[in-house]
Amino acid sequence: MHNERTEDEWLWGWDPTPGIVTLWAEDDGRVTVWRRDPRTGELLRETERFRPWVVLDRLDDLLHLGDALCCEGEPIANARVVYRELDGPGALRYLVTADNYKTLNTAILRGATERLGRPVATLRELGPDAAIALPLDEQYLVATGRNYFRDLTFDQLRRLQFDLETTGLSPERDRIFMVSVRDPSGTVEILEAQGRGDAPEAELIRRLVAKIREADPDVIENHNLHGFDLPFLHRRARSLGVPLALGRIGPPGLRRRAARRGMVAEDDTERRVRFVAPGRELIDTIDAVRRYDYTVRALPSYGLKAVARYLGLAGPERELIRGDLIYTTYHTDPDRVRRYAAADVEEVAALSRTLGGPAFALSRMVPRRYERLADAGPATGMIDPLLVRAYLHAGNALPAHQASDGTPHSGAALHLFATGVAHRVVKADVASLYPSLMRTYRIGPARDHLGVLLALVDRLVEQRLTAKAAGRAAPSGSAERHAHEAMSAAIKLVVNSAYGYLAAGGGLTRFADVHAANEVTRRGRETLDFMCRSLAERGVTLLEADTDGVYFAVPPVWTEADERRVVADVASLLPPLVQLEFEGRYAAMLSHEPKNYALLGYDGTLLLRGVAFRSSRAEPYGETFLRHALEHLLAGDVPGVRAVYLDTIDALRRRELPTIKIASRVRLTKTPERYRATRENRRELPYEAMLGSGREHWHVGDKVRVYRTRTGQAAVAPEVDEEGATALGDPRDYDVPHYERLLRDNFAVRLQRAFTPGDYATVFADPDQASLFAPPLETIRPVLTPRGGGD
DNA sequence: CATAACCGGGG
DNA sequence: GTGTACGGTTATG
Repeated sequence: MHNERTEDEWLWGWDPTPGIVTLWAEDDGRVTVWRRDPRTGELLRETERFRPWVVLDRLDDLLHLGDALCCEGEPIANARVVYRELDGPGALRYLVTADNYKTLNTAILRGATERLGRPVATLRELGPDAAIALPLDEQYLVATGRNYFRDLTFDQLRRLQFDLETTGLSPERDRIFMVSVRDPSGTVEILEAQGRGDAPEAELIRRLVAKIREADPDVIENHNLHGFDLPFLHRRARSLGVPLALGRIGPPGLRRRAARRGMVAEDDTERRVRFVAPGRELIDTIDAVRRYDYTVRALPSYGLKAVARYLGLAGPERELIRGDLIYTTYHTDPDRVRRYAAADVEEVAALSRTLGGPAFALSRMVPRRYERLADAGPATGMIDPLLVRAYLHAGNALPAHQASDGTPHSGAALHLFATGVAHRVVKADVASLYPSLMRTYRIGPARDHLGVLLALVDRLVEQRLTAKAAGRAAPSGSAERHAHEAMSAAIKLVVNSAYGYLAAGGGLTRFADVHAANEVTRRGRETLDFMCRSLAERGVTLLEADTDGVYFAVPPVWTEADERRVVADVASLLPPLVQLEFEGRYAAMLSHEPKNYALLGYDGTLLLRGVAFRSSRAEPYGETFLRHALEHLLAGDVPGVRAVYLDTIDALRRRELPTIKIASRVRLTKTPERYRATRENRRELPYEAMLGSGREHWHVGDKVRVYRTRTGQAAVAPEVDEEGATALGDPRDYDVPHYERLLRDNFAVRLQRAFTPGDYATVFADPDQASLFAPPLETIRPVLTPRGGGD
């Protein structure tokens, strides 16, 4: 039906123009393209022309144009709008073009207004099944088959990072007093307001703008750029009357685009927007962090400092200042704030280079701007544009969205086979299960009669294997390896969302097909069940199976080679494209509930999964207890578990634990006024703690640590600095019996499944009431309890 | 007490 | 002239 070259063009586009780093398209079809020469790095600015286009489900709305409308191939001299009827059964079958998008838009809206007998002001009002109207830059990329970054490496981009230091979080109340800027060569400069008030702040913004224009970057980056720095800067510049000329063309001032993850637009509360600077790409590293954690699920927080530390990007001397203390610190120790601000932009640059690869790689495939691909979701953000381009390139009509026929969507399988403690645990899982099933059983959307989605998935998986192999062959740490790994990660993202694209409910995606999606999950459940049966037949003890992976325990005499062999045996029984892999092995596991377990690695590392074992609100002393108790439990040391429990109670009773360790972290969501209004009806611990500690003022969103005092009142725990010292001394007046109960009822219970009821009572018996008849701790063995059926 | 709505971050 | 999911928390009936 289609050949290899066609499929290549579906995936990569067809115009080889190298080095596009950004572009800006106007209504009249003029496009400014900025390219970097892949050899010299030199920046070229070119002006191109294209015909803006729309795909419609009918020509009716354009018939009023008379002679000014004509069919492609039979040109009429003064035709302003040209149409072409596309092949195939799709409902969206008229590709209409004009010299100017405004001409096209106005003509369609006029016709639609007449036809419907009501004013139609935007194409969007016609609904997604009457018109496909993309942003102009995407129209250009789809029409030309061009893509960003061909033949360019990530390091050839000119990237600049800037970070604002402000007196607070509110652009209405607060000001910018410092900006750190890292230019594309890596030099960091700290700009500061020379004094207080409007004039110095305005001058600071002017210097920032001048600095950016002089450095002339292709890309501007920061962490939470779109959520904080740009909106703050925009607001301050506007109220100070400073022109914000950050773009490369057009009048000063930032433009806006709609974006799901954007900020709330000023004029209305519904839509969300992000800023755009023509001629530059505005990249927020928080998007890359989210995308990374979406698969990895290991980040403690999405904050810059936490992520930089986690990824090993933070220097050993990294200056840290609590957010609310930055401005006050600036008065007493300005150099410290300068070091802090400099470290921020350095970390952003490193973070972007580490996690920004996938968006860069995607830009070479998907016909959208780099900055849009950085925050786009994979289904509607990447797969849909690829499908639209492929259909139009093939001259084929696109289907309308299909309303649900009421078929419910069925999900994955989840089995819990046993709870309690198991030893010698192995995890085996299928790499990219759903895409593999789609490929094996040729499951694609019914209305995709060109077979584009499956062809894309096939090509992407092949590309990924190539990229992975090339990455392994390249020297560790090299730019080449980095590029291949980024490509592999980007492809994984798209491939894994192919199923999500099928399953998207509510008519979100053009080719969504719940029947096909259900066939994928049915095959998935079948595959998982088959894997479990086959493993059990080979003598392992099944523990938990979820969607595409199985945890199981092996007999004591087995070696790692035996473990790998049993996985390979079962893998050989599966279809060739469905690849079961040996994912890891662990010394022990506590299986608590579905998706809730603790794993002890052979190297001693403890891995906790699920809400039962990690919660941001949990009191630190309880978390610490749980970790230590689990380490002893999984190492087979039951007396050690008891000792940790007794030590914790002892530390509580002796008040050796700092107050901060027993306090729980809460976020204040009501203003002082709002809380006082409802206080008589319902008392809430966090606010009572604030008032009780004499803190009458706070902002919504403030986070504090609160605890219960020995008199039963609520109090705010004193904040500690980085060294753990409190400024005013630590009262340690917490309610010991209360926190003993909490330890037993909230934390110790998470080890309940590890013991028989009698043994559990012994291990966590009250130290004051130890029974003479209890069995000695040394004889207690953790248990593993099978769960019949497994659901 | 259940379900819906909201948040994640930035100074 | 858009559109992740997910897991956790808080508001609301």
